[in-house]
Amino acid sequence: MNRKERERLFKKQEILDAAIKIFATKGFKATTLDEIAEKSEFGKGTIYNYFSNKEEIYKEIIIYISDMHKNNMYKAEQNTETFYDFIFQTTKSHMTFCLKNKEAFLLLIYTKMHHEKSTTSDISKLMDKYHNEMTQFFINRTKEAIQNNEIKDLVPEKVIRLTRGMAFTYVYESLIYNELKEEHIESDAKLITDTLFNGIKLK
Amino acid sequence: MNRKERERLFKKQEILDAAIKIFATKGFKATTLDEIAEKSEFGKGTIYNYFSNKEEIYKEIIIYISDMHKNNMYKAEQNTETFYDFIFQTTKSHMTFCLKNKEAFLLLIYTKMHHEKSTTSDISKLMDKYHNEMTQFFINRTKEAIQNNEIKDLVPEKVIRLTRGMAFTYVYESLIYNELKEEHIESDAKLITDTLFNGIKLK
Amino acid sequence: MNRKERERLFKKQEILDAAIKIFATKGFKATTLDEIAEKSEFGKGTIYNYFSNKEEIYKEIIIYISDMHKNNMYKAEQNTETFYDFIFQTTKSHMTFCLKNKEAFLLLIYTKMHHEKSTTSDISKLMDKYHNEMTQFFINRTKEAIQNNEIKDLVPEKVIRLTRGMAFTYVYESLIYNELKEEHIESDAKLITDTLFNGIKLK
Amino acid sequence: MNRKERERLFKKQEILDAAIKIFATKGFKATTLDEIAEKSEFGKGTIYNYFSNKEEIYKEIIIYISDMHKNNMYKAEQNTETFYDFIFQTTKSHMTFCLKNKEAFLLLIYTKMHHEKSTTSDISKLMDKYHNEMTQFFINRTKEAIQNNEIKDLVPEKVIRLTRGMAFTYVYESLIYNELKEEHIESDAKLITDTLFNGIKLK
DNA sequence: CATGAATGAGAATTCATTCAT
DNA sequence: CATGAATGAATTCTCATTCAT
Repeated sequence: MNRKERERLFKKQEILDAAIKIFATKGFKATTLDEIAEKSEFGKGTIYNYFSNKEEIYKEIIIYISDMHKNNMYKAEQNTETFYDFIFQTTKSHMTFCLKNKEAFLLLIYTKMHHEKSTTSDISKLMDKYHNEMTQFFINRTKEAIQNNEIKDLVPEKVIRLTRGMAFTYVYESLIYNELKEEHIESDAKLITDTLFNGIKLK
Repeated sequence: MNRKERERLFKKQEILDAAIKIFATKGFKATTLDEIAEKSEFGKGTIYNYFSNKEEIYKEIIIYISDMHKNNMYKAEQNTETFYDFIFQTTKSHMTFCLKNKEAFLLLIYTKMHHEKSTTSDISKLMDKYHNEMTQFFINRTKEAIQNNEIKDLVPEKVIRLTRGMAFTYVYESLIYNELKEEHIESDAKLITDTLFNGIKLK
Repeated sequence: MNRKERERLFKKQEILDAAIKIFATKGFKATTLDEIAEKSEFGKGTIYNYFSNKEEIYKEIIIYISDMHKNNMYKAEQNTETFYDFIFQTTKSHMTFCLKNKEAFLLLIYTKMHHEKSTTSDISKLMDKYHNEMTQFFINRTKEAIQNNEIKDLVPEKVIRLTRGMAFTYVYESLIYNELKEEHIESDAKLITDTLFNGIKLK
Repeated sequence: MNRKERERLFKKQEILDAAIKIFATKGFKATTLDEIAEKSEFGKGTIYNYFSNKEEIYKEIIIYISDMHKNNMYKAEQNTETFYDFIFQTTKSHMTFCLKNKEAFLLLIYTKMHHEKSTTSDISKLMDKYHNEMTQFFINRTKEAIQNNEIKDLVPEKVIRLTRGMAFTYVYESLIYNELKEEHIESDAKLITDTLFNGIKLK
């Protein structure tokens, strides 16, 4: 990749970064290209030299974010031996990702909720693909855990949902109320993992 | 309330019912008054005899839904003695509410995510009020439960978040993938409650 | 057709009339909706209550004009016994049509020239249909004339082209230089017909 | 003219050649500089080193084409003694020109139709000048022919129009339907000339 | 000279809101 | 009250032109 190409990619990323923030705050429809242009400090026309339309920007963002998040999860899984550790590490990694990419995370949730609606089916497919990959990723480890007698013999899909729920909502509400701090991640991830494993009942 | 007033209220509710469905599917900005008019089977102009503008419709929906959900929760709490039962009943009630009011539930989540943004601060305040009341409602019972040694001595706010997370995400994903069936509510609510209390670890 | 429908049709025609003039003067691409709106004395948005887009306006105009012209030709043919009379009457009728619908005629020529290009294929098909019908209409009578020994045994398609050429260009240049006057139509049509039949050679 | 100047002229002509084709197909407004740049295989900016703007390109094309066509006509006239021969030779020459410069011819007609409109008056003047010269050129010979009793005593301008009409439309439709072949030019030109002189009536 | 990225004025289209009937 | 035609502000997208490299 030569200088020109690198510069182009860099500028494209600047537009994406600006767009992510606004899309996450207002949603697809309510975000205007004027805003994206202003925030990215480019002319309105310039944006069309990098993306063919508004939809295209959104799509690239979704690809970019979901890939990043996915890779984060895969990296977190490496070297985790027990299921407990797997949940702990991925939860921690997820929380760190969200702290560093607050808007990306909100956008991902928002899109998941509205993908079939405000935008074309292209994005719908991308989200489904990402969702299925993530689900499969968790299911595989859950099945192993059940076989290894690490956890009760529950329906894996349901375990995933419970886990995902705790982590996602925890992060979501923390972010919304600005309570997710780097120094708490370790302990909060532990709380989630422990609760999932041991429940909240006093023995 | 005389016949005239009753009729007026009835028509207003018909518009609200139509609007809820569309707002939930597409979000505030992407929903047009033409769609609401068509779905509610009124003329576009007629809607302005009942609501001063689009925003107003949205606001009234939020009030209507959050009140309905809140009342549902309060009713579910009555006559629950143990904390386990409290969680079980409210979860079950929440699930039933969601099953009966799919769009309302999705709209509530959507608004919570975007209230500060796509719409004015009026809605923001409504959502905050609803959120705080629900939080307080759960916190009170959680504190009691801790005092009664029903559950571990955890930060109540965090317990709420974990509980809410399990239930919300469980319901949300079930709804999205059309898996929430009335006959499963009892067992699914039990799974959530049990997991929250006892964890997933095989003893 | 009730009053509402009649009014709607009337207004639609007003927009079409305004649009014809501008399209004929500037062509499709160079004509703006602002201009159409101003000339038709409607708001820009109003036009979209009658036509789904600019293209649609153009299409309806083409249908309207070509139908009108076609009907004019068919009516002119009626009761013409000799081929000479047929040419004379249709030429006269064509000239009268052009004098009364200057813009319509120019638009028709313009579209014939550019139909495959600046606009979609819908219009292309409409123009082809119109062209083929007109060609067939003339060819039939030409063949008869040849069989009846009214004219030399020439290729009918070529005769059509020569006839069309004389009339079209005659009218076209007259219009452009504002020389087509109602009182000249009779004599000019006779000149064209006579020339076509007898040539310009002094015997 | 030195090498530098010759090269510059050569490149300019390459741009003009590319532009003619596109302008003829789409018209002035619908043709973009991007297309011209691509077809001429120059950068978009480079074009501005040769022409000050889009309009300028169009103007130079019109000058170039009309000059070429004019010269063609003048050359065809030379050594024609009778009026019949004059018409025959110029018609043949015109047809050959059109066959070799299909786009140029279409562009000329298109511009004649729209010169007052989509572009500035500069082009309008150029077209008028060209039109007047051509008209004068034909009128002179027509007047002579009348004086020499070669043809009937008709208004020269009208004779021109009839002649031009036959040839133009004949060529135009042949081009549009791809029927103008080099081997037919001789006989088709003869048909036109004969018809003009003798008419189509079977004696 | 050659280039193409950057730009913003301008055009098409959408839609909440008004208002006459 | 009920209606929907009329409206223009707001938005997306295009493209001629400029300019730094």
